[in-house]
Amino acid sequence: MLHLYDSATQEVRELALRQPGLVSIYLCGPTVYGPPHLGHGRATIVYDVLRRYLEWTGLSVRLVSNITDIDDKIIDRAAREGRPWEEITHKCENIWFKAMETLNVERPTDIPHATEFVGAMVAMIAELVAKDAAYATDDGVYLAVSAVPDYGLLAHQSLEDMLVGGGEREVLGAAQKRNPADFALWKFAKPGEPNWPSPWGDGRPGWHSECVVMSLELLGEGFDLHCGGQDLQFPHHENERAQAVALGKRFANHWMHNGFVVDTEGEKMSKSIGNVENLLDLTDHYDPRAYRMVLLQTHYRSPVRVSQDNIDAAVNALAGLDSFAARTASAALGAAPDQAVIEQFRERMDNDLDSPTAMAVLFDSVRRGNAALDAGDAGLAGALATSVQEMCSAVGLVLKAAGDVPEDITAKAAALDAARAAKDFAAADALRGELQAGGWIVETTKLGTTVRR
RNA sequence: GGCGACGUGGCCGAGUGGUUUAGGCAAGGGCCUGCAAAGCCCUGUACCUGGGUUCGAUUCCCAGCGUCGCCUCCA
Repeated sequence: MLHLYDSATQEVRELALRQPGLVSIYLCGPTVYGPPHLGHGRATIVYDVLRRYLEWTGLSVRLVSNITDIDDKIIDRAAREGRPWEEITHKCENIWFKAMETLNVERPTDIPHATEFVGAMVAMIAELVAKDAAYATDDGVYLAVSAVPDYGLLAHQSLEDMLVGGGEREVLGAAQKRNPADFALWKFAKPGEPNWPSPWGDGRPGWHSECVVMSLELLGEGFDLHCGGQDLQFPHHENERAQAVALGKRFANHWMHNGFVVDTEGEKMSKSIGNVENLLDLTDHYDPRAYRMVLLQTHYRSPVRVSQDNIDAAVNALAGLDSFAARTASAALGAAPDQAVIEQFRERMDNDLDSPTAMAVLFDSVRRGNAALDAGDAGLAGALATSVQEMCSAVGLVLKAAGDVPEDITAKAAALDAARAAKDFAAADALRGELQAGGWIVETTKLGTTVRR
């Protein structure tokens, strides 16, 4: 069974399941107000790998991932561009899922939108107010962190220590808050802003409230795993949890956070810095699998540098895998996987999703498989080829085997073989040049020429 | 000021108290090939600095230097 680092306890421990055979996961999704950046890509790929791996081991996964479609940033952009806010959120959401598809990230099983749960959020806030865990001010309704005895569990800092630091940042709504750490559950609308009714005044929900409501509604109390980027650990996740605790409800049983994408100087890449290369650019210019490969070769909790060198290395590594898939396509048919390989792979993945060493198993199997093929050991080659396919499917990598080749191309390959047989090497080279110019990868073996994209 | 992460061979990036190695990419040599490509084999003696623990540390401890993240709404 999978063992995962738990950000709350700061140790690797078994991912315990509330219900045998079914994993319940909540993943904080995007706020749809702009194009997805590399950090979004990392998070979604990391959790896609997690999800696929769990499913590959035979578990059912319910993965709930929200869309934040109402938020200050959305309102700001709408105002700035003089457009309806819904137009922005719809457009951005479409772009988001298109990017996810390109990255081969499976759709979550549930995709709740914040705006669909406003009523439930108001009800939850009312409950908190009734318990005196929340209170209204001039600009909204706030949660009193004093109502949460272990506030700071995820931040690993006491309330007092937190208040000492971070001097440069503005404390929102400070004037009327009971405690500077109290955060907004509900924000009153200014004229012209989108709003929903509430007993305290028309407005919109605070960011931290959506995820508690949606996770508890869809997954129920004590769900298995809550995930997101490291930057959500505090305050977002802390504050989600605070609301659940204040309500007297059990929240996530295990917390998982992925590391950042850093730029070439080693600094965090995010929207707020402005040095972003967006995700769409990356998938436009390179094989989208390359980003997944870069991430698989890095541990999910380590920072990852996305650079030209890195992407190039991944592209080249993938070429080797594709080549193996192509040359073993027939040998793999019906062959059973090598159990020792699969077990080793699982052992490594089960150890806090140690994909870098799991990839080492993959690459080693490819090398051994190629060697077996060279040695004419079709049995071993087939078993390893199947193993490689298994491992790839577990992490969402799709290898390109031969695929469909148009007739005229096949004819040229045949002509190439004929020319070689006739020792007309000038003609053979010319044919090979033509094929390569058309973007085909040409491999000439003793058994004949194969072409693939 | 507090909390946390990290410094590994040309690059990326795992891991470990000690006999033989992560892995990927790149490089060099070889095999194969008509020549290539693909593939296979071989090669590089890495672990920030200074102490300490130890028979022995890249791995443990301490200090220092350096980098990075979080400390109220960024995946």
